[in-house]
Amino acid sequence: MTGFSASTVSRVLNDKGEQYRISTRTTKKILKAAADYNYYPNRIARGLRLERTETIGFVVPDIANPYFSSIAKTIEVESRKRGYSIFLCDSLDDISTEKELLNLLAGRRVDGIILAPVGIDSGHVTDFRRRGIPIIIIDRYLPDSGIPYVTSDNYSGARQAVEYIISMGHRDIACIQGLNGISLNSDRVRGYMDSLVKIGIKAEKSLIVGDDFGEECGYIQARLLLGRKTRPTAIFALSNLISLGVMRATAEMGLKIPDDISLVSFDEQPYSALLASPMTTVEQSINEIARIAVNMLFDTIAGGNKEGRIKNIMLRPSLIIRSSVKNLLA
Amino acid sequence: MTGFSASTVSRVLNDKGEQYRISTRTTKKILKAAADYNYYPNRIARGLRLERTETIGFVVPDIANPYFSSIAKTIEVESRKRGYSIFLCDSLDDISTEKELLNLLAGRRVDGIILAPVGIDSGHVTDFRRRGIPIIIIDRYLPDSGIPYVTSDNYSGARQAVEYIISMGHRDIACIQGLNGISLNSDRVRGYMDSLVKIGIKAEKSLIVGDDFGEECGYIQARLLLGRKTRPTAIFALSNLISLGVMRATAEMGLKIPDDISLVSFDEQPYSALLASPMTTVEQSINEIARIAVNMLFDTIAGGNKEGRIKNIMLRPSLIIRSSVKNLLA
DNA sequence: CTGTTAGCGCGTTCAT
DNA sequence: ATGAACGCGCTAACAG
Repeated sequence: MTGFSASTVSRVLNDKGEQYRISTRTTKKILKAAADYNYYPNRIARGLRLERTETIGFVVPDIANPYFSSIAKTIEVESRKRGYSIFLCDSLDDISTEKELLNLLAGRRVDGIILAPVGIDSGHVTDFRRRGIPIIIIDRYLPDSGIPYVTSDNYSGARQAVEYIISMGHRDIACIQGLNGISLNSDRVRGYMDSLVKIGIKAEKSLIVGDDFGEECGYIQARLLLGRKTRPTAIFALSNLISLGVMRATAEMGLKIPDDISLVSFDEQPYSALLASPMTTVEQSINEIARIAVNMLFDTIAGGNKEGRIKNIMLRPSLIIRSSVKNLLA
Repeated sequence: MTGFSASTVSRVLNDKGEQYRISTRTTKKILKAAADYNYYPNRIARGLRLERTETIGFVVPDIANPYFSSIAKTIEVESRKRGYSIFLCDSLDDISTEKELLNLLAGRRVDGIILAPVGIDSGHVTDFRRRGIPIIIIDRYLPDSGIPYVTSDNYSGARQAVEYIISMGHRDIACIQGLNGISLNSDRVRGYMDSLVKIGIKAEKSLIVGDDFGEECGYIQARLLLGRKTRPTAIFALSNLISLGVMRATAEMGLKIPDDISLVSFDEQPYSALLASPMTTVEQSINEIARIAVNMLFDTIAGGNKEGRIKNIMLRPSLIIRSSVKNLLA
């Protein structure tokens, strides 16, 4: 439209006018025409030519979980600042779907992937990594996979929670856990047990129950625990959904928190402070985790993070103390 | 690798072997090689050639809001069934960001867009539509824009809620609203007022307060309402966040729901049933909204929905009755 | 300071 | 039943 060649237009629109010493008059003409005709370059053609699409894949087990959607927001905003768009992929907590999604993203030639992996088995992820697409793992980590990760220090979070419960005079503390075997869960359980050992109590096996991070698990296990002859005085719930289940169970059984049973939960939520008994929670710095993961990914994409310079990061969570734990010493 | 030309491989991999009468032996060889070498076609090159990328854009004001992340999940899953991936875009509730995102998506040559628009002004959306990229609007609608939408029937939802409150004997019912001027809000307020008119009460202006869907708005307005000499007996909150704010205010003031004040809220949440006083809510069929929107979009992409065949859809929400409204007639 | 050429990987048309 | 040639829109290399 301007009479100039595509090359010249391309150079101007990519801010290389100066480098190629395009005349100011030409530059202005081209920029004006681009604005007038509302021209936006075809990113598909660009991606093909550059072998760089300026897109990243974000794979999560469940985007409807507020925990992951908060992370999604940070990742999207941070990525866009750099001109990147993100493909949202929900693995439905299913490992074969996750595998399929990784292949799909490879076919779409994403420049990198942020993955919150589903399970324990990481074979397909390490396999996948050989294709050369940078991956950063968040939330959980895959031991010995050599893939860089950013997570919370779940061990520390658990210790803070349980040591606080102990400091309030509790000794019979139950732990309702999630999916056994994954790093996130075992780190939390280890923190729970070590806190007890520290004051000379051996963690009783019968007090560690549950096998799923969902609400139903919390409900069922709470009913069982509270139905025992000698019931624990406190419950440590390893996820936001588990504690919802616990609260439903206690309400149904006519028990009050913290009068009849104390409760501390992993994962701060918008409603945590607003419950009948404002809940003491372990808050993870999810925005920080997301931000760091994105930065690590872009470093790797830029080539600044070659093989061998793997950096793993664990962020310390903090305990938000409210009034869901009864003080037995008072 | 197989010795066959790219053309033949392409035909086999796109299931056109039969059409081109490729021999069974060749087909098998190619499929085997593709599997062995873990070959996935370059979707970028494909998109360039076909002028169809099999991607759609999903633009929301805030992906961290569980309401939108639930919708995102359905859209992602439904799209993937058809081989499509979605670009997640967060407009940060900012209209100029929304505008910029639409241009970005156009540059990425998405085949269609699902948009939960930020505000009242829809000029940029109608402008954008002239580029020929199909758009479906959800959550809110843009009156007179001629763009097809799928939303809840907010008027009906409000009537159900308020008529229920009335049926429990309440007459002094306050309404804490969100962003004034958008269809979603005004429809709900209209439903509230009409319900009162129906029983011969003129809606009092002083009982309709608030200007934002956030938690802070609910908190402030609740404190003001409950601090009045003659306080209302019930509050109708027009969003999940507003009702969180109301609950925080009542807790701080030492008031009990429903004994001291009754409450009904828009938007069912996972915790709604688990609050100290399980909350009566208006539940929108968000999964259904998302599913219908996706289907409409794919119809349009497939060309089955030419100009003029615009179809707007409103889904009736349902009232989930729990125990946050006191029965004054008992 | 600007234009011409070539090629990214694919699917399609034409040719055989 | 299969291959060769072409072009989608872009940018980097080369040419002047």
